[in-house]
Amino acid sequence: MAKQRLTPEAWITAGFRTLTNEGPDRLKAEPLAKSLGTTKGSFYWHFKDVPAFHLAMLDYWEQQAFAGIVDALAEVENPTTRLRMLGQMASSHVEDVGGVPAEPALRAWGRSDSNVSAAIARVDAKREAYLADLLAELDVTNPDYARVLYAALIGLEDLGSRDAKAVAPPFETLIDTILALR
Amino acid sequence: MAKQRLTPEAWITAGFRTLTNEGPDRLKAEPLAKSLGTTKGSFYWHFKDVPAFHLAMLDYWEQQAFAGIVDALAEVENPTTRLRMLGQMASSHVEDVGGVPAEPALRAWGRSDSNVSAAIARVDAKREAYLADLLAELDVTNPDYARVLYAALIGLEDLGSRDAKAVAPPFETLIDTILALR
DNA sequence: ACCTGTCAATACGCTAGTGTATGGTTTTGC
DNA sequence: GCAAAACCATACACTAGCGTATTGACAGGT
Repeated sequence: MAKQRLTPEAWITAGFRTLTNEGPDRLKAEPLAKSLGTTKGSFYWHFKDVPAFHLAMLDYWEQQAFAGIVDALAEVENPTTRLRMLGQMASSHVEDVGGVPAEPALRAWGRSDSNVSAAIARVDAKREAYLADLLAELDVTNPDYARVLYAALIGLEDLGSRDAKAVAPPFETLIDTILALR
Repeated sequence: MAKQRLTPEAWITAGFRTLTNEGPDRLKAEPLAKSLGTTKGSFYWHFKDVPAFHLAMLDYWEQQAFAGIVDALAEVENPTTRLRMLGQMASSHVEDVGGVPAEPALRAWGRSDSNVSAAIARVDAKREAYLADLLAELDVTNPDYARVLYAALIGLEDLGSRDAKAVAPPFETLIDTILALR
């Protein structure tokens, strides 16, 4: 927040902070400018208009959202540990943007903006497919499991962000249960 | 939408329609009036102001949200079928308000309104406790399962409302898996 | 038939935010 | 060191929505 010149990235991360702390209807030029200690003169220099800024946020997120998980897991050999780490990652906020867990708020935003919704759908499809592959390596081939595991992560994050509920332990329990089936 | 006098309920159900179709930032007096073919003169007759209207929506929802599930399941004797029916209910929208599946949109709204968030937290706690009891009847005592089952329902509904994905089958599979553990 | 209370329309002033235009500062390349 | 480019501040006209106040319509009870 020091008094210095801003980059598009600074606006975008401020956008994610605002999104998670105050919701999507505060994703406007003047409020954001205030939160950065500047004026909208800067905003309209870096972005054509407010919708363009929203698209920039989405681009930024969509790049990170999938790579974040996969890169972090790439070096782990054992597929079982890779699977277990997913729950840890969801709760430890590997994919934070601007120091804030962006994903639940972004999912909420998606319910009222079709561009956001489309970006989420793309990321969801990739992540679910990744999960299905991972499970297949472990001889769990029913695709319902990928879907329900992913859904559980989403739901746990939602529950956890309202109240300080734990995310990882129930997910661990679920994985144990599924793996025990084999 | 016929030209007749309105009740508070008519405004509230219109509110839920608007909430799920256009998001919480359209929950304002003038847009709602337009959607009902009237003017805000009516709105401000029935409600003190916009926040009061929001509270009325919440009251309405909170009454239905828990009773809806429990009442529908009360007459089912067998706890296993009761458990299985939960998945069906989530996808068949037992708890719709105004002909529209209100819950995912309301959860999204909760991220930017603390009153909404508090109402959701209350309902979640009751439903999770109900689920835990149900599982206990089936000798599943680890409370992680109630949490993760509930989270899966939330996540599945979220995934399903974006894309036309199925909610019930993956949930069924999950239940089978948990019950198979005993 | 009319009065009374209930509900709706309209007009008003106000605020928060938009996007543009124009001018003022810093940097940076040479 | 200085022109040019990059960046920020301010002022402007405009719009959407708020909440109030006043008036209008219309049904039911007597």
